[in-house]
Amino acid sequence: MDQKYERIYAAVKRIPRGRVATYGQIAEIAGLPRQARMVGYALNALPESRSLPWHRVINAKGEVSPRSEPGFERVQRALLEREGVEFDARERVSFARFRWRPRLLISDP
DNA sequence: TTTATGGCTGTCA
DNA sequence: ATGACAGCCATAA
Repeated sequence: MDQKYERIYAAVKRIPRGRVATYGQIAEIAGLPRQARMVGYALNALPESRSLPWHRVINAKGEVSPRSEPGFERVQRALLEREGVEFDARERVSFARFRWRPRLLISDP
């Protein structure tokens, strides 16, 4: 299972600056289709020392997912805006412009 | 062991 | 557009 987390982290690490990906997308790239939730757990359990671009992962609606920690949504948004990702009036990111589209999908062990 | 709960998603009303 | 529901599955209780 550390194996799974590693795959997820690896996938997240591939997201380019100024781009975003959805949980489902990351799950798929990590070779874990339909396990979007796992991505959430993996990121949640992520130690800060790993410094991954976790903020580039958002939900399918294009908004930053609300966490248990209040106000965190704001922080994540700030991090993205700092990279040039724009939010509309409804706190949503335009996938048409900022969604990451990887060429190759899964790299298998 | 069984239940409940999550930084979710796709489908259908 | 919004809301309910069923899958997915690691953790916590």
